[in-house]
Amino acid sequence: MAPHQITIKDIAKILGISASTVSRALKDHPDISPKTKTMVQTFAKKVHYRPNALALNLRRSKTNTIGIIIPEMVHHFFSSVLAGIDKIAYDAGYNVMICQSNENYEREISDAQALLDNRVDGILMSLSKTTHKLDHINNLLDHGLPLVFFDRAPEELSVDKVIIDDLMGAKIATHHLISIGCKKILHLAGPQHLQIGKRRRQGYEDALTENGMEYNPNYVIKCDTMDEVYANAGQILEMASEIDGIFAVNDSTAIAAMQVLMKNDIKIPDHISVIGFGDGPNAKIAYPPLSTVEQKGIEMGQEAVKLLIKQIEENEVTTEPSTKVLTPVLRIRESTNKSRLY
Amino acid sequence: MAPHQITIKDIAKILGISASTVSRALKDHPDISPKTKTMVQTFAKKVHYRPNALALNLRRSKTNTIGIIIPEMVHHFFSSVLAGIDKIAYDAGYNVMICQSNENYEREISDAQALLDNRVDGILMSLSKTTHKLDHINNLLDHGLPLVFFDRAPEELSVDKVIIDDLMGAKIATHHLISIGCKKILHLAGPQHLQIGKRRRQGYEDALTENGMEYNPNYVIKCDTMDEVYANAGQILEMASEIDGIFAVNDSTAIAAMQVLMKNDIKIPDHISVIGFGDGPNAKIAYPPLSTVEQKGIEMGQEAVKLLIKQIEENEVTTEPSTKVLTPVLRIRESTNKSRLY
DNA sequence: CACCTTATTGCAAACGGTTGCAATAAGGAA
DNA sequence: TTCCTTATTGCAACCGTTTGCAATAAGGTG
Repeated sequence: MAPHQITIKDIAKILGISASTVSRALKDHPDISPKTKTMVQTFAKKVHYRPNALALNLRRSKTNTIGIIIPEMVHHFFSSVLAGIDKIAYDAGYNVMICQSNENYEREISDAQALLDNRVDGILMSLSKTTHKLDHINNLLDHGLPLVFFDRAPEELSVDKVIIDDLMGAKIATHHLISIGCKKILHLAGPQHLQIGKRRRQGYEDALTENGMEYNPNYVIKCDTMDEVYANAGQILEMASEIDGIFAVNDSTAIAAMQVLMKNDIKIPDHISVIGFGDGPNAKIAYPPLSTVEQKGIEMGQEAVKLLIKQIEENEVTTEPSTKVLTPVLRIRESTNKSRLY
Repeated sequence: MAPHQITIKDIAKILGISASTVSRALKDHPDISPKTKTMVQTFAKKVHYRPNALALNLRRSKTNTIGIIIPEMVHHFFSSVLAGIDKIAYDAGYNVMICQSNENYEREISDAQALLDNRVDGILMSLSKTTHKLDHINNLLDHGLPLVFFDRAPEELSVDKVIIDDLMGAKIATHHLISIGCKKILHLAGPQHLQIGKRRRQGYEDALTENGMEYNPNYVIKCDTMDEVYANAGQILEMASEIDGIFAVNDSTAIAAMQVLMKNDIKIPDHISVIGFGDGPNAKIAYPPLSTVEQKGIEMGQEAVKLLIKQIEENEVTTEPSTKVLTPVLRIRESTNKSRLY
């Protein structure tokens, strides 16, 4: 098996000097004589000496590792966040240790413990959907561990967080539909007991009233997955004749709605304009390509890790926790572009 | 800052006994008297003692961590592989340390070194597209580090690997087109200097000849991105009248082709059936939903990590490196289903 | 020549845990 | 009472590196 990685002690023994001298020589300590230094350094290079990170970590109680707890990896938004984190972290000399909670509260707890046990220098996390208590978070905080939340952050805790402005995003989307002339807009909404569903519906309502249009609860259907669209196809088709725009709580829902409408010979965007809310590259693939509000996953990851690194390196200076709010951007494609498609 | 995690030494001091006794009591060593044991154990529980993983790792030179080097995270296939790895690894008590090479050779080298420095117990990796030398791989091997490749494996090295049978996948796809009656099938091919492009084209050719059909090089167009499809739209449309099937080297190419055809009033699958090769969930989103050959990313991750854990735990028993070949599966949707769409 | 600097090196402790072996004390047998 | 077991505990070394401090030797000064 492993031909035993060479250590400082090995070098010391071979060169007939002490380990401390080797250690100092390797890092150019002024106390060491030039002769010894070059001797040690050239020898170390020759045998490909590499310090044992485990020993270093233990000594300094500093691992140069950032722990990440993420609900899901097979998800365009979250994997984008990971990519954003990774880039900045790598450039700053940190490794990342990633745990996937699988939207499972118990798993999230054990992940947090594992990262704590491994003495990561800080943690980035996004809460799982099933997390209903925050004891494990408070535990991390009690240990003084730097911690930054992204996307799904606990409202009641005063910690650093990076989130997106769902309300603004929904307003932007709805405004866009209005600006191209839509008068009756249907909203396919998410569950109203979740922040995300609530805020996006509220943004829709705000945009209407801001434009002097009436908010009609009958134009809000709870429907946020492709399957749910198929299940509610009848209801949607019934309304199709009276509406001229649809704002869906996410892209897959919007795409499913387009599929249903098109199969029934309703043209998009000619008869009805459709806009989604960005959960990935699906929008570009869709037919017609879907206008949507794009969540900048990469940017979110970058901002979060920057905050974390600041916490880690600016030790003790307990500044007030900051909340960074990212505003999503409108991407106009053919599903709301009445002039360009044909 | 951190209120200093409690250690075995702390417990020993407080309880007035030696650290070794505490250590043994905590792990139910038979030498320790029942009284001492319960005293130590209950006290440890009370103060939430947790062993310092760093110290353990150093002592045992075993980190219970698996290193992963992956070209890209924002990619459905690779993130699926990660998810597969994570599940098995977690159940087996391993953490994962993930590095993203970003398809960059230099970065891949530095990632490999970082994982080596951190003494991970083994490495799972998929080569970056720009990797042209294998010194860093051989370096890992020289250190006796367990190593398993997935998807993109070096052909010339005798190591464990888990790969996909591209040739078989392409054959399956082409066979399917033939089985539903296609007589003239166009192949939108990948670059022929890459394994993946070569094998998929070969599978297409094999399927034709196996069915007594003539292989015509004019029916192979090098074209493997959406943009390339748009650029070659003219050529594709010219051929559209003589062909009745398209096999594309990947899903996005197939989807772009469908878009181009549909805009020119060519019906799918009525006039032309289209099948892709699985790079993700796009196929379901497409209109019409795209038939494709699905690569099982999760399964690949699981198989790879199983091989790796076997290597790690079955120390020294240097069995022959094994290559596991996964066969992708056919997913039939409406783009090749002449009866169901309308 | 004795004494003080200064340059260079090594010793030993520390990070937090594990473990072989010695040490102690208590109990039993003769 | 004396010796031998046996049960229980502690000492010390170790994993690989860093670092405060002491130690040594060489050189300079009076």
